[in-house]
Formats: sequence, C-alpha cells, structure tokens
Amino acid sequence: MVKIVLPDNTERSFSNPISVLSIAKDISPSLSKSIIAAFVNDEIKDTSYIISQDCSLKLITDKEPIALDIIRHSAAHLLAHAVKCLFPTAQVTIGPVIENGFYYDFSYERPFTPDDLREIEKKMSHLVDMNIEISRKELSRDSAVDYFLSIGEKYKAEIISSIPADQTISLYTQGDFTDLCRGPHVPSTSKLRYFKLTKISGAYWRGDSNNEMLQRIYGTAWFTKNDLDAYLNMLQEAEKRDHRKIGKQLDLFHIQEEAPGMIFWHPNGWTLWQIIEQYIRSMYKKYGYLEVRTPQLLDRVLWEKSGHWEKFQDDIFSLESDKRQYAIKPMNCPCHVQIYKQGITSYRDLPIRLAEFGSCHRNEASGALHGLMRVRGFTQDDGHIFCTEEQIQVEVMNFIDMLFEVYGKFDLLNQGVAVKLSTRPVKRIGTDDVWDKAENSLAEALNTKGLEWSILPGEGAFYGPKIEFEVKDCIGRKWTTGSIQLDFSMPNRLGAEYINVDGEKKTAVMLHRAICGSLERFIGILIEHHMGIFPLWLAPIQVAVLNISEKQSEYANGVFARLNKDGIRVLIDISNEKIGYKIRQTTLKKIPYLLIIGDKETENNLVTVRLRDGKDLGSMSIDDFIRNYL
RNA sequence: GCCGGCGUAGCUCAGCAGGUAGAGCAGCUGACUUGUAAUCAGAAGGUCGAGGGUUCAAUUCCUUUCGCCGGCACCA
Repeated sequence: MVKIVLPDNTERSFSNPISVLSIAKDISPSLSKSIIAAFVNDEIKDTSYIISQDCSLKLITDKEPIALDIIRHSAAHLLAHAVKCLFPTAQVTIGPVIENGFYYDFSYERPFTPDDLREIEKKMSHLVDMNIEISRKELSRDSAVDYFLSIGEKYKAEIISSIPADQTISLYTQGDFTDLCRGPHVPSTSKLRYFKLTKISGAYWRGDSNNEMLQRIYGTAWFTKNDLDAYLNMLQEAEKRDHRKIGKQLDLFHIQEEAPGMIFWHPNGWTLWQIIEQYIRSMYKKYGYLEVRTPQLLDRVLWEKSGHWEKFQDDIFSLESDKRQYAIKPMNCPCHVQIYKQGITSYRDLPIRLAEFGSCHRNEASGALHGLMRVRGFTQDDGHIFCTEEQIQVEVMNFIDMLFEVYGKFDLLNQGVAVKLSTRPVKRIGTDDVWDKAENSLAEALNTKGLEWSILPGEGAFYGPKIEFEVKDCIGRKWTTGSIQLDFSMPNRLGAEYINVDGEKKTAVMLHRAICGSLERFIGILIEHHMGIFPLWLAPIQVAVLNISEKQSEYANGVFARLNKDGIRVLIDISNEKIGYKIRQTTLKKIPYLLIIGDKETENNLVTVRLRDGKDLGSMSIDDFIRNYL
C-alpha cells in the first residue's frame, strides 16, 4: 500500500508502487498531459519516478515557473543530442539553464557557424517530432566515469571524476544520446516544441582563460509559441533602446576609431552630463562631502606604493618624460589619501569625506569595451571616507541612503536595483578577524536598511569586502553602478593616519564609494532606462519653438529669447518647412514641449503647447506656460 | 586578450559567382509660405576601414592590421 498526500491534503492510496505519471493520469487525464515533473516529499523528481513509500506529492505542470527551468534544461540536452547527431566527433561538456534560456558548451574541431546553427535547430525539431522518451538511470561514480570514457567523452568524465566517489550519478538518455544530469527532465522530447537557438560564441572550459576555448550555443525555450514569440519580440523591441542607437539619434555622443573606448560628448550629451554632475554635486553638499580635484598624471612610484602597479600595470596607461615614468591615473584613491595626509588629523575631525568627479583611464581589454558601459576613459563620481572603525557602519548606512535618494531621483528604482555583498577572496590581506568584522558591519548595514541582498562569495577586493549595486540594461545585461568598499590596505600603505583620544597615531579606515560608478556608464543606463525620453529636468533640450510660417518668425524669436533668458533649454526652428515636418523632427528628438506659433498665437500673445507624446495642451500665455509646466 | 560575425555617402542600408558603386533620409540650391509626425524639384556627395598579396583587372578572393557587434575571460 502506498499513500499519497496531495497539496490540498486529500489522500490517495495505491496497492503497488506507482509512477508519478500514473498518479497524474489517475487524478485526471488532462493533467497527465501537462505534467512536467513533481515534488515528492519536496524533492523534485521526474514523471517516471516510481513512488514506493507514503509521501506528499505536488505535481508540476507547465503553468509553473519552475517547469520552465525543466523545459530549458531538457532543451539543452536536446541541443546536445542534435549536435552529436550532426557532428559525432563533438564532445559535450555542460549545459545549464540561464535567465530566459539555456546554453550548451561543446568541444569541436572547428567553430560552429550560423549555418550550423540552422541545421542544428532543424535537427532539434526533428528529434522533437520523433517524440523520444527521456529516461533516467543511476550509476556509481566510477562506472559513470568509465561509461563516458568508453564513449570518448573526456570532458564529461572529468566533471564526474570531481564528484565524490560515494555519490550516485544519474544519467539521462534520449535515443542514442546519454548525458550526465541531476535532472529532472521532461518525459519526452515532444514537450520541447517551442525553442530557438539565439547565438554562438566561444567560452573557456571551466570558465578559465588558461583553458581551451569551447563552442557555446545559446538558446531559449518556452511552453507555447506565443511565449516564445513574445520573448523574441521583446528582445527586438529592447534593442531599440540601446544607448548607442539612441545616443546617435539624439546626438548625445560618439566614439571613433582613433580613441577606442573614449567618448566624444556632443552638446546635447554634455548638457545631460552637466545636469547630472550638478545634481550629484548638490548631494555631496547635502551628505557632508568636500569636493576636490587631483592630477591626471602621477609618478609611477605612487602606484607602486599603493600596490596597483604590481597588480594592474598591464592596464595602466603610462608614459615617460624627462626620465620620469608617469601613469595616467587609473583611480583616484591614492590622490585623495595625499590630500587627507596634508597636516595632522585628529579623531575629532573624522569622518572626512572627499569627493571628486575623477577622470580615470584604464587600458581595458579590447573585447570588454561596450558603448558607454565599459570604456577606457571614464569619470567616476568617486568619494573616499576616512573614518574610525566605529564609524564604518553609520557611514555605510548614510551612503546607502544617499544612493537610494539619487537612484530614486533618476527613477531607477522601479526596475530593481540588485544589492550584492562581495566577501573575502582566496588571495587577500588582513586577518580573518578583521574580515569577519568588516563583512559583518557591511551585512548589518544592509539588514538595518531592510534591503534584500545576496552574497557573492570570494568576489571581494583583495583589500576588503564590498557592497555593489547592480542595474540592468535594455536586454538584461547587469552592470555595477554604485559600490562601497572597505579598505584595510591602502591607508596603511600610504600612511593615512589620525591621532586618537590617547594621543596615539592610528591608521584611518578608508571607504571607497561611488553612486553612479562612472558617469559614462550611468548615462548609458539612464538612456536605456528612459528610452531617451528624459524627464524634463534631464532633457538636454526642454522646449522647441516652432513657427508655422515666416510671418511669425519675429514673435517666435521673442518667445525663444524669453525662455532662453529664464535659463530654459530651448531650441527654435523657424526654417522654411511645414509645421508637420518640424513637429516630426522635434518629436524624434524627444523634446518634452513643443510650442506652436501661428497667426492666432502671434495676434493674442500666446503659445500653443504640444507634448512629445502628441497630447495637445491648448493655448496659453508664455508666463502661464513657464509657471505651470517648467 | 580569446571565439565568431561585421566594416560601402553624414545616417539607415542595397550591391559585387572579380570588370573601380546605388537607394532613402539628412545636407546644399531653388520653388512653395505652409495649423499638429516627412511639400516638390535640381545638383552634389564614396580611395567600398587601412596595409599587403593573387589577377590583365579587387569594394568583391587571400592575408595582415585597426575598429565595431555578440559572447567568454577581465573589471583596482
């Protein structure tokens, strides 16, 4: 007798061991069609799993998010199966589920081509049509290793070899293809109808650039054709928000061959920059920072002292002049320490918060460059807080407040800001005791602020743990914008000290912090987030004055002058074009307000106001327009 | 840096199984004087990313190199 308890607490009994699928059939035939897997005593199992003992059972149908992961994981196997059919000498490695899809890494004698991708996709569909059953079997670790070696899959064998010997290994087989996998999987390939292979790329074996490069194929999979189409369509739409595209359309900036990874800011883009910089500056004031400015070029000796030369010399631009070696500064921290060190600091002076819009250059790997998001010349909204150990937590909390106030102002909070705590890496300085304290104070600050956060183990800098704030771009790539880092190393190396209550010299604690990260990246994020439709306060041009015909040019010029005098960012178009043409041009530039001026307006001293979304606000005096809308 | 793709007019793109290039928009000139997302016409615009090679002939094929795009690795 097997007794099953369902989620609604009803019970069912069966006289013999029974598969999950059979139970689903017993409950309802239609259910058995949509079932993907099941939780048996809260453990996830295949539909073929045989229940032989009393247990709780929750069926997973294709309505549930977790089932999507199963579909995608099975789709990865389907991909590997198809590749093995078409390219028998390809070796399989790993094929995990990722956000919105899956990938599979293969070792093959040549890179896959876009044509291959189409062939593979076709083969996959073929395997789906064949409705191949997917079955599970378990082996001891060593026999699993032997099995994969026997079929020439050395990568698989290597993966399994690193699993403890006493663990049972599960294998999944579909037709003549067998893969190592924890499972669960869909019962048959026919459940995998709605997939698409999206891209190919290289990827290092085990994520290590010292290893050989494998061929990675990415795909996505969904329950229905509608879901798949919607996703692909969403991606297409998202690409229209690409900051590089909008940057061109709105004439914000450009990059050219002679200065890879460095930005030429055009008048519109630079206006946007200035607005942001001024706003951040006002926040420095509010949160007790002192703004400074430090040199671009510093003797290499300083970077050797700080420890950066040793670690990052390949990425530091340097030059020689008058037999001295200089580095173009890759970061501002050592400079801020130099300012801190002028004179003697008392504990009473702490905390000292120095901030700089610090221009930095790093020779980033060519493949890392990405529009405004990853550049070689950038400006950090950099700040360093020198304080005592006791002050760390309060300072971190104040920073978090400041960051969220800023992100709120830029309307970035509704899309979610991911908060990550990066903890001690393997290679590090400082005792475990100090790391314990440091990590705890960061974690406590996050908890006190009631934030949801996750840990990135081992991702901290060698000199201290950090909190990072991540936002996504238009197609879901994650970028770090803000961060705050504890540093046990630099104050010591560069001699940032203060005199404590007892008149003794102590090394100050240093917090590195940035809210935007780099202004370039932050603006890139803003462009994509707002799709170029900036709120009025950020819009490079706020108002466009358009006349209908030449007769009204003079009045239009007056309106322009009036707004311009008030500090409003205004543009005038009195060109010899139809009003429809002018409206189109200014609307494409996402200018918030269009003022239409014809005879009616000129005679009555009015302007007619149109919003960039097409809405007509009617006619009003210039004063009313300024008072009510700007 | 690594794997793959791409580089043609200011922009968006077409073309080329090898015979030195074409459209739309923008810009220019002219006409039109316009009421809420593209007025009409004309002329002009390119060492086909750069270097080298094969060839009678290269934008097209090969090769080197630079840059961009998608990933990987990196990110003080």
